Amino acid sequence: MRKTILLYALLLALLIFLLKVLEYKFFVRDLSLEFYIGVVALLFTGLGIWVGLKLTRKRNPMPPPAVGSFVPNESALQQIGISPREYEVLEGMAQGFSNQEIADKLFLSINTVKTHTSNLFTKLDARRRTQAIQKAKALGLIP
Amino acid sequence: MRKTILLYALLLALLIFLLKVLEYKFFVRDLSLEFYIGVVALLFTGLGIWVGLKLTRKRNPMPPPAVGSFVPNESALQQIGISPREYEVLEGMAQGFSNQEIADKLFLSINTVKTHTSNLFTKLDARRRTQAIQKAKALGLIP
DNA sequence: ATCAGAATCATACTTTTGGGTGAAAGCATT
DNA sequence: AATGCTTTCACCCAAAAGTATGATTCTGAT
Repeated sequence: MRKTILLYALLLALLIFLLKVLEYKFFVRDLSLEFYIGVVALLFTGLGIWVGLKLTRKRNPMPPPAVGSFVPNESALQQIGISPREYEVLEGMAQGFSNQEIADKLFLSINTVKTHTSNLFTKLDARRRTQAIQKAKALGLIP
Repeated sequence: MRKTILLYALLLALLIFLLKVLEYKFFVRDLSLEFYIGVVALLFTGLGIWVGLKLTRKRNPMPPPAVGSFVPNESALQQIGISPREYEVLEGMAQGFSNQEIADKLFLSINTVKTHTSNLFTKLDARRRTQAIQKAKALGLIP
């Protein structure tokens, strides 16, 4: 979060700096207003989308299993108390990804993924990821 | 979220204010450009966030799969060249056992199990046991 | 306003896995 | 007997996984 804001501030500063430089170097002031507004609008729309995504954690999920979608057993999920984010990690695990790969996919640090996996192991009463996968399958949590 | 946006606004205001101060110290220029940039940036950041949220709000699970009894795909097994012993190790892996546990079950040393797993990874083109399990399942080698 | 839960990340440490190499013994088949 | 395949085991090293603990931030509910 702090990082995000810092990055935002940095980008903003950079943008304004660039505009300033352009302004001083080429005197493009006359035809500039609409141009500036356009550029700034575009940039900040993109930035806003990025920030929105970052903030609301609605990231792109794992690559889907090739055939036939699957309906997880919601009641079992809730009974065990597996959170949405944990479930995403579980999916990655079951698809054979390493913690690092899952972290990359979900835009997390590997430490966070480890935390999620640890919690999953506790909730699923497993000691290894393979065991967790096996149990999750048995419970109809994953395909 | 609210705090974040407020912070953005604050940072933006601060930045522009600083720019203004700097500007006044050297050249006295037209004020409107930065003002416009600020306004447009804010507006479009908000817009971007809104769009981002709009775009990521979607949920659409689909129909359930079918389940059947399992018969290992012998032809695939032979094609890949998985030996009987390797298959036993694969089964143990898929059931969530550690190498040590598999070794105990099959009365082997852990080293032997490791050799088998290594060979399995090569044959299944996998880097992790979870991946091997996933691939073996996809090939109909295991349930 | 407080409080519980998610979710995020870190650091330090231990255990398990995985990769590479080598090698011995048993077995079928040629 | 020589060949090839399987099975067995060892050792070393590196990478990944797992454990424990603590902390921060944000959200939703009370």
